[in-house]
Amino acid sequence: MINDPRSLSPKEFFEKGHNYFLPHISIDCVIFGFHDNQLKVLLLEWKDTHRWCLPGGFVLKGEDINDAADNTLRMRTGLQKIILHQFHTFGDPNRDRGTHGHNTPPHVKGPSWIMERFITIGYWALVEFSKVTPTPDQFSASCQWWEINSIPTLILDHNVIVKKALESLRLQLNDYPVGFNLLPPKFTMPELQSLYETILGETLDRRNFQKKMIALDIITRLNERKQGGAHKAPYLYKFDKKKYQNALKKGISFGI
Amino acid sequence: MINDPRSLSPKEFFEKGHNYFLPHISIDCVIFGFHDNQLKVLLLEWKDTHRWCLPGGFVLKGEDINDAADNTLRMRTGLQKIILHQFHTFGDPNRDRGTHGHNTPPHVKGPSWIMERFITIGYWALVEFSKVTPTPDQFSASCQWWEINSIPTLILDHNVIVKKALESLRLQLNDYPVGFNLLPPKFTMPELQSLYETILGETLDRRNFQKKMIALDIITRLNERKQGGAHKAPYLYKFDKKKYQNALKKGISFGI
DNA sequence: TCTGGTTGTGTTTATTGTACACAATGATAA
DNA sequence: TTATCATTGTGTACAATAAACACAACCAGA
Repeated sequence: MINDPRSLSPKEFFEKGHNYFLPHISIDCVIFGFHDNQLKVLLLEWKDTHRWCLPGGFVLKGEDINDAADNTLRMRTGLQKIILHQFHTFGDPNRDRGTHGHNTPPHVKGPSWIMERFITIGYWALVEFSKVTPTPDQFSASCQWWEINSIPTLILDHNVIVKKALESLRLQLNDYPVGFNLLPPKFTMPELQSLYETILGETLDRRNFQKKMIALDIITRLNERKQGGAHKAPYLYKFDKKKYQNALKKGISFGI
Repeated sequence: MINDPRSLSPKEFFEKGHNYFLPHISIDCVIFGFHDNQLKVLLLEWKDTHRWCLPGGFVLKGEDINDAADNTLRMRTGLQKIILHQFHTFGDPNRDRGTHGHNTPPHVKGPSWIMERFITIGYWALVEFSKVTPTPDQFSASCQWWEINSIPTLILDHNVIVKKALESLRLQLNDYPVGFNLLPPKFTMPELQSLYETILGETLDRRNFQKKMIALDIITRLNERKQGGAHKAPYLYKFDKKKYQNALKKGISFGI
């Protein structure tokens, strides 16, 4: 019996990881946050090469792939019980040498299971920005939020994975009130609208947006206004889980 | 150099398949057809146990997973250049012993790579029923169409995979005119409506449906009626790819 | 030629989406 | 203290879309 294989030293991981993890299969997570009216993605910076990548991981031999994704999210953000959405599996045998040249992971000396071809299962998650503690893994120098439109060239096909995750998120936005996961418990209508506009990449009419959101009957206005802004203080709202459950039964559309 | 690993004898496949295929990874295809106003799925019947399963396959070590799925479709139906849609990856470590007990593949004597845990990547395809030549693989006694509501208990978690494929298909139906792939080049409006009703699992108003389909401006009515029916002969229509391309640029909604 | 089941077609109403303007607020600057 | 500015809060008229609905024509077979 050994300890958690996810605590192996880099050397042990490269030399013996194949004893604990499924070969050829990895997990990548696109973790979305919302801050300063911008949609952000959590990225890791590799040691040595200082190239950026998505937080990811591997699947233990007896582990559910969803649990492996949960683990990645928890280790990088400190968050638990966040809904992860599996959106696509990437299986091009040349995804390790796309438009950006061949990618050799840092710290690898000699042959390793990690140098084999990998098929990666992509997940996205929506998290509350302020609750996240970005935490690098042992191969990374840093873990940081990047504004979605300013993401640098990433390793492998990770830029493609981010793009596909955003497309999937946009589609989901019409079927589920996913956006609410990105906001703090109390939020203003302009914040909510800004979130939708950022995800969809288009501007929306203020009054019609408000009407639509109120009509969904899944948020409640509080007798409280957001103080501290430079202008008229907007009302605060909260997402109402009970109302949401009721609305789901009736079959509502969240399309904007 | 060897010949096509997909032509290995069963014995060689079980004993040496791991030399050619990625371990722990499989492909399953839910192949939809439409006939006699019914939505059908192509299934294989295992030799020996006579249990039914989805057509599937494995991924060659240097092969794109999409190509592996294409290969499965081609081998079972004889069809090429059909769009396959990857919809979900199933990674429960216990998917080989779900509600239906543990599943041992037929013909396996002694240990084999095939007895390990598998993560399977699910694809669906829409094919023209009349063009398909159902072709069993070497492990199967038969290959047949099953009406979607009469599918028997399948091996592993294959019933779950079919269910999820249908859900995915229903969602896609609102975004793309997928239904047309299921029909022959010339079809009648009642046939098209019946197809939509079958996929969606609900009845639709005849006049409103026709209006909607005509308004999409992607089908053309021919100066020809379908003969041979017992009643008033309905007009024939054809799907117009040029019009479809134009409509796509304008951004149309196919929702019913 | 009569009958039964089916196809072809248009209008009315209800619902939903879109466009749009002005008064109130609160901080800041004059 | 007052004026200014950017922002919030709110309702109505119009357009587009979706939903409900009925009758005449047709064809095969009795």
